[in-house]
Amino acid sequence: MRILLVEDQAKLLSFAKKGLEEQGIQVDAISDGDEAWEMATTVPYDALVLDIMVPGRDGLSILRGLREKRNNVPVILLTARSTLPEKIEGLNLGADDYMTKPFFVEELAARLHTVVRRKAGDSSHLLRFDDLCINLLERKVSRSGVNIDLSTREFELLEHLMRSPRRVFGRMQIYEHVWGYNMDPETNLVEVYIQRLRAKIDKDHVKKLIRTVRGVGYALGES
Amino acid sequence: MRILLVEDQAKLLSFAKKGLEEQGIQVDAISDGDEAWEMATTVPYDALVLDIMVPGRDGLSILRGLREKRNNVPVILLTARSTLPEKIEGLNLGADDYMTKPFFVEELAARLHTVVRRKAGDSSHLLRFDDLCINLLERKVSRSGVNIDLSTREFELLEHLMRSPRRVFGRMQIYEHVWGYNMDPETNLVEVYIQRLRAKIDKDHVKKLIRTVRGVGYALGES
DNA sequence: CGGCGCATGCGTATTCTCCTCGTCGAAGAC
DNA sequence: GTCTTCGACGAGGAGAATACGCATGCGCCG
Repeated sequence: MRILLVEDQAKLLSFAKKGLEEQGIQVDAISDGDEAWEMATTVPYDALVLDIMVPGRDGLSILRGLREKRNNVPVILLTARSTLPEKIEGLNLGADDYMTKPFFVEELAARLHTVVRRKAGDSSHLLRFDDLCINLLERKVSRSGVNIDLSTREFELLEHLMRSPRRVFGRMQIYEHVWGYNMDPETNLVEVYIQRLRAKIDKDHVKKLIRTVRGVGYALGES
Repeated sequence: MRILLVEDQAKLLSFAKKGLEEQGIQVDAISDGDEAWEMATTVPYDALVLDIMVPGRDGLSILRGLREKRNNVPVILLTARSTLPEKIEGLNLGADDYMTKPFFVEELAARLHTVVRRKAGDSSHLLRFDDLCINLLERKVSRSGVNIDLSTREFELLEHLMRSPRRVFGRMQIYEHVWGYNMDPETNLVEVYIQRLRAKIDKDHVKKLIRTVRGVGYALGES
C-alpha cells in the first residue's frame, strides 16, 4: 500500500512516516500543500492523509479539488482537537475518516487499512454493532432504526468504543482518546459517561451493550 | 501456527498436510465440508485453507458463514485453474488470498505466513492451549468455544500460565508476576486461586489442565 | 437550560485470611 | 521388596474485609 502523507509539523511528519513504514506502508511525506496537490493528482495512491492546516493549498481544498475531478481516492483528514465543524465539513466534502492530533501511529495505520478496504464495499461513514448504528457524517445514532440524541462527549465515547467492537479499553485509554488529556487519576468521568451512555442507548437494560470489565475498563458487546 | 485444511482429494490432502507440517505448521486435515464447518466454528485456528469444491458444505459457503458471524480468521481459497469467477466471488466474501491447484506446498506455506502476519493485528492477542483460548484484547476466555467468566485475578493468573505452556512456575514467581509484590511466605493465595481457576476451567476434572508439581509449583498441561 | 465536570454514599463482587481435611511421599521395620 | 507410619504439603470451604463501579446530586459554564 502506498499513501501520501501531508503535514506541516516536521517532527510529526517524520515520526508518522517512520511508524507507518514499519507496518509495511509506503509513505510519501510532504509538508507543502501545493506540492501535495501536484503529487496527489499525478500518482495513483491507495490513500491520502491530509492535515487541514498546511502552508500552500490546505487540506480541505486539496480534498475538494480531487473530488471535483471525480477522484475518489480514500482520504483521512488530520485535525487539531476540538475543531468539530471542520471534521464535519471534511466528511461532507468526501473525506472517509478523520483523526484528531495527537494520535497513535498504529491507529492511523489501522484506519488506513479499513478505509482502503471499505472503499471497495462502500459503506462509508457508518459504524455498526448489533442493531446499533452511528453515522459519523451526520453525527447521528440509532438503535434498530430509532434515533437517539447524544451529547458531543457521549457521541465521541460511543464512537471510540465502536471503532473496536468487543475490545476492552482501560479508563486511561478512553480518557486520553475521548478527552485528550492525560488522566487525572482521581476522576470518575469515564464511569459517569458510560452510565449516561447506557441510559440512552441501553434504556431498558434488556441487552447489555456495554460490558464492564472490573478492574480494567469497558467494551462494546456482551459478556 | 495451527490451521485447518479442507480438501476432498485424499492424495492432495495428505501430501499438503505432510508438507506443511515439515515447515512447522500444525494441520488439521478434513475432507468433508460439514465437519469442516464444525471445526472452524469451534477451534480458533490461525488460518483456514478451503477448497471451494468439497462434499457437504462448500468452501464459499463456509467462508460466508464465518464472515457473517464476524469471524475474521484468515482464509486462503483453493480453486481449480480456470474458475476465475469463483476466485473473485471469494475475495468479495472476505477471503484473504487464493491459490489455483495444483500448487507447490512451499508457496502455500509462504502465503499462509503472509496472510497470518497481515491479520496479526487481530490474532496476536490470542493465547491457546489445547481447547482453551484466551483473548487478551477482549479479556475473554473460552473452552471449546464456550465462554467462561473469570475475575481479574483469575484471568491474570491464567494468562501468566498460558504465556509459557507446560513450564512449571514456582509460587513465588507466580505471586510476583500476577500480584506484583514480593511474596509473603505465609500466604496461600496462589493455591486458592489455582483452585478457583480449576473449578471454572476444568469443571469436571475430566482433563487435568493445571498440573501440580509437589514442592515446586504449577504448570499448564498434563504430566 | 443543557451539557459537563466533580464529589459522595451505597451495594456488591472480589479478594484475602483462616482453618481443617485429604493426600502424597519418604523413611524405616520386617 | 513390601508394608506401615509419620510428616509435610496442597486442596478446599466459609466468612470477613476491601475495593470497585454505580447511581445520584450539585455547581459551573456557555
